[in-house]
Amino acid sequence: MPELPEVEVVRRGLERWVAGRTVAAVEVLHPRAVRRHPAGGADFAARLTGAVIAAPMRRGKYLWLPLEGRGQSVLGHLGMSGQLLVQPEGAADEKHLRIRVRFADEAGTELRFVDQRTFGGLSLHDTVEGSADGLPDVIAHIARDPLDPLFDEESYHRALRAKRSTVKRALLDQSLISGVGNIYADEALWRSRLHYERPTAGLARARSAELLGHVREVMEAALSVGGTSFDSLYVNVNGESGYFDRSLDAYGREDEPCRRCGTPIRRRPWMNRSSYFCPLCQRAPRA
DNA sequence: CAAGGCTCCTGATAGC
DNA sequence: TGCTATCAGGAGCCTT
Repeated sequence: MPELPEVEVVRRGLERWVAGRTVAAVEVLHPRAVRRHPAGGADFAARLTGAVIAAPMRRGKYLWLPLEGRGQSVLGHLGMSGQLLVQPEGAADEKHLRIRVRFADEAGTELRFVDQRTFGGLSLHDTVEGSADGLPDVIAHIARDPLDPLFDEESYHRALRAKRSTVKRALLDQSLISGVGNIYADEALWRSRLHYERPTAGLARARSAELLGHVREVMEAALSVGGTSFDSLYVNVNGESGYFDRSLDAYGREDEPCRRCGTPIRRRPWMNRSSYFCPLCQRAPRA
């Protein structure tokens, strides 16, 4: 599942292969892929045609392509299985190809949005007034992510402790901190020896800071590994956690020994998904 | 208003 | 072998 590190790898690929190019034509092949574009696929295609793509940006799991001089950006989210691929023109269509963007140059490549489960999509939005990086207005509520130099650590700690919730829910709350999904949440909690149901209100400032540090560490580690493979036309997205899955300590390791203490890792149903944790290192809070 | 639950989707896999 | 049930989960939207 693409979380912040995977999306950043995609952003870098787009920066290299798509920035500066002029859109010649757009094909929307599945309506769900543009469902966040209220005016529909035809409108999306028409408005994008002729635009020049500026430097791709990212916040959390969202990425966007500002359009030069238009006050609008193409917003993208990969959902669970979305891919943005730069493919040679004429290459066979992928089974789940949803949107194709052709360019008005001789580079011989096109941009494709491919998405099996259709949780992701592209859409076109006005940018927030005064935003230097073309932030789309519809994601103004998304918090800065922990790798953003402007991430405000102090207000994050304050907001976290003001929540009447539990720590993993807070990690996944994109209005509090963005870019963290189920995988990296479990990894950061394991590294911090924190149980996913620990109340946020009782979290000491030092523990909150430690957790944030581990979020950053695990994301940077994943990014360094994922960043090795996009040296081609493929804007590396495989919809999985890339090469980092072999480095995971908790996620997906049910019944395998904890790398710290050897206790079998457990999986618990949680919020229509799963939480993986070490029952010894990450003690449950008292009920 | 905040917190938590529901729902969208398709393919891989397990179980019978 | 072939069917059905389960699981993967981000985030908008709805209910409490």
